[in-house]
Amino acid sequence: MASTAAFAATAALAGDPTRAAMLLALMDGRALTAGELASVAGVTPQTASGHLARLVEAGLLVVEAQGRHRYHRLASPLVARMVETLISIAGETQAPPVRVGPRDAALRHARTCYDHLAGRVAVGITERMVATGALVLGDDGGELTGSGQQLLLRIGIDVPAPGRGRRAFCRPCLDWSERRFHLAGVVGSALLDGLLALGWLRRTAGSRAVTVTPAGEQGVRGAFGFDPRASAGPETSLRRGA
Amino acid sequence: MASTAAFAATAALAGDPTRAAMLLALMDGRALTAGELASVAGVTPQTASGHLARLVEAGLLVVEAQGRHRYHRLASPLVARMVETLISIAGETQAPPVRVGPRDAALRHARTCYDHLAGRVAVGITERMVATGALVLGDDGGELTGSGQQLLLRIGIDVPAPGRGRRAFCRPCLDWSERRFHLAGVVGSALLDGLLALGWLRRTAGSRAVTVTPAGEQGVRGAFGFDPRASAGPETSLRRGA
DNA sequence: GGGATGCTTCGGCGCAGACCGAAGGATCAC
DNA sequence: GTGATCCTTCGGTCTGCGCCGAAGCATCCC
Repeated sequence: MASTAAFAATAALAGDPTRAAMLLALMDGRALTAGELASVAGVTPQTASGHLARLVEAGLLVVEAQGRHRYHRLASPLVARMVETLISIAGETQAPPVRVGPRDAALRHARTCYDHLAGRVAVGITERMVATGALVLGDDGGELTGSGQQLLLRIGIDVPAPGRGRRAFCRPCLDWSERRFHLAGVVGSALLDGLLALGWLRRTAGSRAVTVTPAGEQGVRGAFGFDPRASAGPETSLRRGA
Repeated sequence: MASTAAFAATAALAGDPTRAAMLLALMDGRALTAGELASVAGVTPQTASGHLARLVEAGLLVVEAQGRHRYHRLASPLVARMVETLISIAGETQAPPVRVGPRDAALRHARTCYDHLAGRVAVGITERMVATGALVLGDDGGELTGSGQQLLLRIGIDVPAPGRGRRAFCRPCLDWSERRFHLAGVVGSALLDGLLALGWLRRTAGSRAVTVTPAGEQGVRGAFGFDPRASAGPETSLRRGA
């Protein structure tokens, strides 16, 4: 085998609770300082420092020094995808360990997932786009149709051409809270950026949660035919995913 | 957060070298007995038993008792996908740790990857299909075109209709040895099954390696315009993927 | 029935590694 | 320069867990 050892080492890195907390904290795509990550993970700076060094050395994170701060972020979308997959599996298999709190409620409603939008709002928009033929989704592959492209262009979101590049253009991403799919890849990323630029969504400080502005409620309803407030509905309960 | 603990626990499960060896051994989709897995991982049966119990309890494996044997296999394609992703990252980031041997050479040439074909032959076929318009691949999403469907039908492989089902229909899977994409999902699975049924490929005992039969060399060349023997060429060297 | 095989549970050993306190650069503000 | 932050390295402690030997069930064969 090429290397069971390398495989195990990589998984083990993500398998420590402290490092796991760090990886999850970086899932919104931002870069955080070593101190912030220490705080997020609930350990002292010197402990965090050791963990971060290992994550960087293994290529899961990249670090950029800026003055006396050292900013860490996920090394690549591939790493984000690994984290996503692990979240899916963990959610899939574990019984709900603790009661969900109000903070979780906000996250379930709308949040960033690395570089795209996740949560009920994201799932709702995605499913409406599929229903109206703006989007074709298999389970792991997808395509933005001509009408979809026009739909986005109409609200001022210009999606770059597919191209043969190495970056995923359009793909579904399993939503850990909804167990249904939302939109990721280049299209998903452009969508999030666009909605933020339009002022329809606003990031919240210190959290991956995203709030829908009043303008956003109206805009999303008009453009996608989906009411973001409707997403306060009952829990979905799809047990077995993909 | 939903559960850092569950996330870390799942990753930690895959992070132990012994369990990692077991997961990798199950990646060809077959079910193996506890004893076989103990042997693969190089531990005593009682040690293996403990590990397997934990993997089953976490939902990564499912077990089926048959007489005095207990057959274990991956619980779902989602788990296989997690393993794939980890393999990609491990290969991506680690410097090649040891010299590759002849056993690796066979694996690099053609092997099964859970339920589909991987290795140079798989990558070659996939890329030829893309070049001839039988297949459209983004980076994470894909589509089998009408001409692709006909191509497969012509050699006797009937791909089930896409459908809206939860199973991935057609998607690229990053090949750990080639760092390029091969075909996975329903189409990839149907392709592997078809080529085995045609007698073009043959599984080897005790390994994920697959050999191309003489009939297979001719058939693949004729059907896909790709010469499996040509894949003994120089190493590819794509450094940074996705 | 008796014996072989496959797997599990129990108990104890030993090591990897996660943690923190203390101390040592590096960079910024003044 | 002095002092304050931010981060790292070093040393030492301690827990968690991976491992095996021994023993106990279950299943199959004869």
